[in-house]
Amino acid sequence: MRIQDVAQAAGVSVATVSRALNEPGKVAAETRTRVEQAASRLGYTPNASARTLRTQRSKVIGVVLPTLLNPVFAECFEGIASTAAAAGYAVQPFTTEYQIGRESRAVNSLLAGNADGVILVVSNPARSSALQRLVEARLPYVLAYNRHAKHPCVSVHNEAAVAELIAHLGTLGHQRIAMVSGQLQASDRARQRHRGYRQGMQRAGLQEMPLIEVPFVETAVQELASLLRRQSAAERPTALVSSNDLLAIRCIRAAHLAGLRVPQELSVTGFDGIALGEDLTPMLSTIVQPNAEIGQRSVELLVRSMAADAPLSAASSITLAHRFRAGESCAAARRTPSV
Amino acid sequence: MRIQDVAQAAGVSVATVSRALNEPGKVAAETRTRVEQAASRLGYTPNASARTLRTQRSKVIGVVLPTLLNPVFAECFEGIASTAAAAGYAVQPFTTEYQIGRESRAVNSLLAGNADGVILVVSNPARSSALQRLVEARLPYVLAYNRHAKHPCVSVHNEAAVAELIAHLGTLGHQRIAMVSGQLQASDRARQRHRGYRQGMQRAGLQEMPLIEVPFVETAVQELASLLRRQSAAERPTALVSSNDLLAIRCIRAAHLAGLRVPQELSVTGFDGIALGEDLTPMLSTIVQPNAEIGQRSVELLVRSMAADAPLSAASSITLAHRFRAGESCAAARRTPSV
DNA sequence: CTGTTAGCGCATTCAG
DNA sequence: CTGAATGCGCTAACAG
Repeated sequence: MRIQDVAQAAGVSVATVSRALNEPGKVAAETRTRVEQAASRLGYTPNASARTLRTQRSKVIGVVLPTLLNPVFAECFEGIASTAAAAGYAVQPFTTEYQIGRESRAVNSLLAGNADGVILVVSNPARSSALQRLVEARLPYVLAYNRHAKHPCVSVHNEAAVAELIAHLGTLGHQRIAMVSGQLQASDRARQRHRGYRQGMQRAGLQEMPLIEVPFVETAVQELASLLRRQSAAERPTALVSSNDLLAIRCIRAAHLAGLRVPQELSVTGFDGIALGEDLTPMLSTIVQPNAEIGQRSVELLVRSMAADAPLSAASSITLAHRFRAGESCAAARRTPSV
Repeated sequence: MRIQDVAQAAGVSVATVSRALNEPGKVAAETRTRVEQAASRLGYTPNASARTLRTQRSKVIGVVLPTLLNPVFAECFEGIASTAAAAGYAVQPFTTEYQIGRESRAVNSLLAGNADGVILVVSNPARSSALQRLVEARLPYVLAYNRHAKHPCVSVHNEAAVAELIAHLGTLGHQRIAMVSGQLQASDRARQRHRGYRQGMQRAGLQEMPLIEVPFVETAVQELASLLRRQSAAERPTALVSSNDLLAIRCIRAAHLAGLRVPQELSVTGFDGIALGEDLTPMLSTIVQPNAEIGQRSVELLVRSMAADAPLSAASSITLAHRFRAGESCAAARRTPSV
């Protein structure tokens, strides 16, 4: 089913069909109707590749993100996909599983002319060679969740968010507050959030505790549980500040396995605000980021830049508001431990 | 960066470049090296649209599914994406949010020549007009999770799984077992699982309880909680069999809000086996389906059929094994209630 | 307002 | 083993 068939059926030229379908205003009403009817009767759908080849615009936005198994990114992706669809763009996702090599491969595919623009979540904007290639190719892009002075980013203020959270925990009487995180190396968010922890602890006049870095999610629960079991009540943290919600959920499980009640004996907080957290018992106490909106705003930025044919600069970066959801996994410290 | 530039740089014709890159065996070793070096030096990536237009194969697999916010589908999608990538295919997802209209729109986009094949999860295979159009267009496809005698499907045996579960609950002493489900109309899985419930209850000689149909996930928790609160201990179910894991999690929350302990006072089971369920407290008791494998097998089927250029029939359908994960949200009934 | 035509970048005959 | 030439389906000049 080609444009030619429609032209023949409607008794016009291919150019007229193309115009009738793409710029209806430029065609006589009667002709247009004839074309439209012929097209719909034949079930004609314009060939995307031919159109892309001709116009040099694919109407596709590439998306590079760590994984869709983490609801944070799934939520963001839905925001991207629906906003993109509304603007007439399809979306093509690539997951990196936090591996640098896969970032590059994804960008390669996207550079094959498949995408008009790219939204990406990378491990380290400062060092991503994939990002570098994107810049060199002058393909419009926006970073989501990442935060970097030289790139257009849509994110929240991670440091501030965690620092505020620490202050809040302080007012709840917590003094032994430990941070739990995935590999710092794999994520600039994790590093920023950890900086927020240090900052918050310092400001609250509390002594920093060693970072609990959990390398693999698969073994996280066991590791955390045995750590909690090993520690005496006096040395154990009274609050665990987790770098993300999925990890916070595992902290809660670990506490349970170690015989600690949450939040009575151990407070646990998350970061991300995944929807599921609200349906858990205890409801997750967490810093909520507007995940769908991060996706939406990224697309808006990208679409605007593609329309204006002007590259985005770091000046376009957007910092969205975060908020703390009290939840139920976090409570006042039971007694003031000696320092 | 076109093939022409590479040809010039390597001092050969475009045809030779094309061959050197796509059919290395058909080119002299020395020539090939020269081409490869020129290509990599210039950072050449073949234009996907041009190639697609020429070969009539996009190397893209379309994926139509309800939502990526439900980890079931996210897990399946990851299975699809990684298997597809290994076979040299990219993947293009469309979410329908369980709306028929969006199924059609997705298929339309895919029919625009963008996809060599499609994997889809539809509401109702028997009535999906989108599916119908796919068949008419002779575009290879596989249904995932759906189950229908006339289409190639990759799924588990939903009826049997729930029936077995009911039998198990029976041996645990449960008699008042109710099923909780999303809208039956929106999903054939839900209907099949409900049939399994009826079958299981009948076989166990238990009296069926009215289906608790929860139309909107947003209000599910409140609805379920008030239902549980309204019922006396004698009329309340002792076990809630949920049609999917996300709903089971909400049932647990609702029980908590209604002051019922899970599993002591109310057993709750799910269906899907999302990874997260294992990290919850109580760990979700659920029927595990191999979500990633459902995706993987769907791709394998599709790829094989595309290679053979032979359409898939219902005879290719695959039923994968499910299993029950005991978890912690399900326990023996406390006392035998009078019937 | 409509038709003719060129060419987007590539893979693939067909010659040599 | 390599090169020249064709056309995939479409849109955008340009002409009428």
